[in-house]
Amino acid sequence: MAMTIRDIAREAGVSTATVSRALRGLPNVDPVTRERVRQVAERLDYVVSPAASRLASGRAGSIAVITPYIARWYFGRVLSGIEKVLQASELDLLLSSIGDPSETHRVPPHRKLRRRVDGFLVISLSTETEGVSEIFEADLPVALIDTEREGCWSVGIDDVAGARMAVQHLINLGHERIGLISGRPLPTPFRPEENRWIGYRDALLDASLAVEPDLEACGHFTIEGGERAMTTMLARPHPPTAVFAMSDEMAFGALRSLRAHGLQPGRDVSVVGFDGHEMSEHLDLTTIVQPVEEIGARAAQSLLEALDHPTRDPQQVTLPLSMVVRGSTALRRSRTHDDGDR
Amino acid sequence: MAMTIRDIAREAGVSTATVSRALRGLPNVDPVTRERVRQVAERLDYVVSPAASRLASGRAGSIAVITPYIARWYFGRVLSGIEKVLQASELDLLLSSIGDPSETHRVPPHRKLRRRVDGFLVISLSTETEGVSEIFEADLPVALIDTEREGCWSVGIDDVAGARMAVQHLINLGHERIGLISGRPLPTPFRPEENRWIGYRDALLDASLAVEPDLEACGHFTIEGGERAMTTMLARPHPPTAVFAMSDEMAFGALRSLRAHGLQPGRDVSVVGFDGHEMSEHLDLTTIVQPVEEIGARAAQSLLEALDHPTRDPQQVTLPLSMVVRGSTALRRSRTHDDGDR
DNA sequence: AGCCTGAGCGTAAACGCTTGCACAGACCGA
DNA sequence: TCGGTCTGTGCAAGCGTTTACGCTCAGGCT
Repeated sequence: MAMTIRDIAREAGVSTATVSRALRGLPNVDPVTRERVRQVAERLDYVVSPAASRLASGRAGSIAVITPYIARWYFGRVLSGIEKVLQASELDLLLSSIGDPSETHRVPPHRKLRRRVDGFLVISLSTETEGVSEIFEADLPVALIDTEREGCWSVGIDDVAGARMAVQHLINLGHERIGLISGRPLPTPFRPEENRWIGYRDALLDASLAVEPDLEACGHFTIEGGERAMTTMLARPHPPTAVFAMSDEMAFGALRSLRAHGLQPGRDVSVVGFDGHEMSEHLDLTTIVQPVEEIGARAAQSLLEALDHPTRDPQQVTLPLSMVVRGSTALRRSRTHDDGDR
Repeated sequence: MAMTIRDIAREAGVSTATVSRALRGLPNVDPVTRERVRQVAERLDYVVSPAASRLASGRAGSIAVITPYIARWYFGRVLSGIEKVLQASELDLLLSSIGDPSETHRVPPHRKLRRRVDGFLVISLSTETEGVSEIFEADLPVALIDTEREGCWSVGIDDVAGARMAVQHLINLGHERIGLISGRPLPTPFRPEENRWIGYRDALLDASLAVEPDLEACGHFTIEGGERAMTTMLARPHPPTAVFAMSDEMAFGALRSLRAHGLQPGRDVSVVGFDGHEMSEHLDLTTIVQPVEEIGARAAQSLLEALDHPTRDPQQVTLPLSMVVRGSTALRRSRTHDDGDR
């Protein structure tokens, strides 16, 4: 049988209350006593029973991370940042993915998680998403990544500014017909998508350039989707001379589509991505880079802070973006783009 | 205050014992009673307190996933497969990454996880890894991914055969100096690496080809590492005409290195990767594809089975591999490789 | 009729902690 | 000297379940 707090108390010659206090570093324990208890616990290889501790204290001792995807690049990295911070804390990290709405028999997270977590960390999901919105009823601290909400902590980047920066770069290079590989129509509202769209539009409007439906195509945030989107745009009457893809992965697909059409990225059509995926360097893709792991880490820290100081007012953190210019973007060549290769 | 089982019992006019049995689907409950209890619980929006349940039953209600990395492609996908299966179960998924040994103050998982999980799922980690080996002392069911161990469930692929297949493909194309981008020297023993190395060696030996240290370079399983490894090999006196990279990501780096040297993958130097990374299609990389998500899912299923039927003998599952041939591999050109471009 | 079996249910004792409260003693200033 | 404050500690009542055990009652057997 495993050790219990009573064994430690007996061995150390104190009450279980003192053991509990000593081991958790609470005040009002004689340093000498505390050390003795620590030694005994160590010697007997004692660890508290989380179940008992949680039942008695009412704290769940864990936080839930809710994410739409696990396998995709961005989410994996954010998760990694979160895990690193939580690892150093006492809290367990419960992973829960929402998955595509298409997937059946997914249990909505708020049901599975009821009464078993002290707080939530939500990645990229709109607070109105089904299964997510119910989380706020629990009245537990929530840290949001890529979104904001009254009363919640949040961390993210300025997606509007990022998209603007990308598009402005293309404008500066002389491009006038600038395409967009977006994520819409999306099954669920997705903030970064919306904001990047706004940034794209605003940059064009500021430069008095056209914002046409024909310049936009959905890439579903996947490589394949990006490829299809680019292909679609190339097939239209007046293809863009440059495109902004809302994610690097979609941009990768776009690059591939261009090559498949005998077009050279940069020279024939400029492409800008968004994320700072490692691969973008290898594919010579100009991109807006965001500090992905740090976003996760900061969000986790925020949540820890919220847990430690329940009265503290939630803060919104916006992390800086930067642009890395590579070969996929170049000055627009004066000749109009010739679509004859199709 | 939240509902307790007593509230339900009172409301349904039965004892708490009956509520407990009814809600958990235990036998010896009148179907009528059970339904009534269910209705009441539903109406009052009751969910059991996991802490209390765990304390009373002695079951932790969660399983831990131990992985070296979260952000890397392979691990993210495996994790995703695991999560999908666990999602449908009653168990919580506790995520714990080991991280690079370089990282300080990482708490070894067996300490953090003591008494709080019912089983372990270990991804790619050697059972002798520090922090992992202690897991087996707990005498809980363990499902291993990419490794095997007496008494443990496991699922993986035949890495030896996969590597052999890759190298044999190169041999069939007429290559005789076949390089290897490996992971060694590794900080911790890593089974797939070892086995792929064996497969590489065996294929060469079978064909009476050279196995030289000069034909091998470490790529650390990263893109950058793969690039450096390829560059290193190209700089040696007799560079290979083909290389097998132990992971697609390292192969991506190799492709990049080749291009940087003015060499065309396939035509000048053939490259085979390993994994079936989505990007391999886009980079026209020949690769050995493994069913990554399924590996995770199967492992999770194994663990659930072990939990349900503690007496069942552990099984070892080996999932099939396939090779997708693309443009990065081609017949060896008759002229000897000319190294003059350096 | 008497006995046995099993289904359905209740009683109450755990499970292993945390924490409010009480209390003894030390120390202090008035 | 006497209250008062503070520190260190113990007592014991929970926390909300699960489950061993026992009871009742119906039905079937001899």
